[in-house]
Amino acid sequence: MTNKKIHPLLNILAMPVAVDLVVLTVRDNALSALMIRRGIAPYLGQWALPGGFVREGECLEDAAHRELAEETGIKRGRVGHIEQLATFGAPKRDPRGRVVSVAYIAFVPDLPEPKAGGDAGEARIVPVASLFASSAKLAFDHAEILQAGVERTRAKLEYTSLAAAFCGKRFTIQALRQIYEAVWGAPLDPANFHRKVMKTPGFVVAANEKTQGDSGRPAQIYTQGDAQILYPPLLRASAAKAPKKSMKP
Amino acid sequence: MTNKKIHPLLNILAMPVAVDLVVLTVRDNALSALMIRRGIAPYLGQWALPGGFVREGECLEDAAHRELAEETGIKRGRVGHIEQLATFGAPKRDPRGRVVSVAYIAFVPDLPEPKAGGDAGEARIVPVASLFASSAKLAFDHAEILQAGVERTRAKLEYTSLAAAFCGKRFTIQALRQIYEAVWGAPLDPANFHRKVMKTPGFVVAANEKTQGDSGRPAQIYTQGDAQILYPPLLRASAAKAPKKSMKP
DNA sequence: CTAGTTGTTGTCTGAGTGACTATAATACGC
DNA sequence: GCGTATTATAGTCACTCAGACAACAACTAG
Repeated sequence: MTNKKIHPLLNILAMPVAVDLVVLTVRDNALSALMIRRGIAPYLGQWALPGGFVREGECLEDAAHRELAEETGIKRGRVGHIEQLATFGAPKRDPRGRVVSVAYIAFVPDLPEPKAGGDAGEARIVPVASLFASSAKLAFDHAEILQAGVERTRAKLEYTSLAAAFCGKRFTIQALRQIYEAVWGAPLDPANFHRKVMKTPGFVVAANEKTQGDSGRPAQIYTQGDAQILYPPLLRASAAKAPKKSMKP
Repeated sequence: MTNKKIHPLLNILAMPVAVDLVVLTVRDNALSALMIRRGIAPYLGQWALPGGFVREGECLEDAAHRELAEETGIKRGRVGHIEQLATFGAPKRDPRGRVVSVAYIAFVPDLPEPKAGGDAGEARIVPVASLFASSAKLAFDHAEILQAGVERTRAKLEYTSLAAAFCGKRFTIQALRQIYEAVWGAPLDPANFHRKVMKTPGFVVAANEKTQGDSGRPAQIYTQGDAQILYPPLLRASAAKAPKKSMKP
């Protein structure tokens, strides 16, 4: 039994702490999340975020990496970026008892179908649009967590170089643009996007290579630069403005 | 004894969950944090963030409000804004045993000297600059938490209407500008700031009142608008650019 | 009444953005 | 090979916005 007694002030409430993961990727030009079908009660058979309980002597981020590997087979090296999202601690969020869950967001380049493992009955990559739209209820408060993760991601693309974490090591400007388009759900002008990325210092670095074999002119291949924060930021046009004048003489 | 048994899978580690608060205000044009001197071990006598343990049936944000009131006398109504910052869960962060702490940031309009209460030996408002600069070591990992809180605040001023949470209900543009100047630690041009705030929709709403009694022209008084996100954002000039031409014929 | 102080509006210039056009460099069908 | 489709990248133009600064407005202090 690992059920350790918590030694300080004896009337302090102790509770299990979990980590849950919003694992996002862009697949077929759609922002998608890695979901697992629960193999144990509660919510058996429903879709849920991968996650599990924090162990003794393990820090939160390590727990996140461990659960990701256990439940979906994604190793630490494949993760483009991981960061803490928020902590959810409503008293009744878990029917088994009081559990506080620390949610993380992870971004991974597109990957083959994940293999289930651990407590996961099945692992699948699902477009987030269908998760929001459909009536498919997620387990626990995972719909809320997922929503928060997606919104954070959309916002962070504007002022950080996070989008590169969705691409592999080497990528083209087009690939980067498709990340933005998928996450924001709106098309961007290729020419303007190219110019903007180029004049944001430290965003991307040209590699000594070009694409070949695709149709069209070969594209320069880039790697991620050292900038974490983009200045100036890549703002989404918030309000769709009416086109000025589309008539020509 | 409230030491409840956690009922699910018996070998899950349970631990106390704490909330810690980064309470920020602008006083004498300096961004300042509310600190307490610890009245109990560990770290007895050292400066720490206000905080305490989450109780049964209490959600995290409620715990934050309760601790703030208990330790410093700041009631819910006086808090301009509160939000979750991040969760800190390194295994050794508390010498008493494994404790996970959920940190919150709160913004309050300038207030009279707080009165200590609860476990707090003394409560004081301290400029964050002196907390960072000085050798005064804070208890636990609170220096790291404070740092994260201040950085989050600086960033959020750019693209949210948060600055208004530092002001009272009614405020002038100058007061708002002084918040920005204090948090960012850089002077802003009053004229340009005024114009920018005015043309950001929903940031402020003119009240039917002006200042009087101060020296200089009376200022229009405003209240906070309904915008949460500022578009376009109020960016800080990241790189100080050399002045173009300061010579005159 | 005058000087000083602060709030608010206006003007100018350079930089950035969106819409669009033009050119470059490849694959593919013939 | 040769044109054509396709994609990458460069350039143009009009507009907006931010920063520097000047100008004017409306009060207080003396």
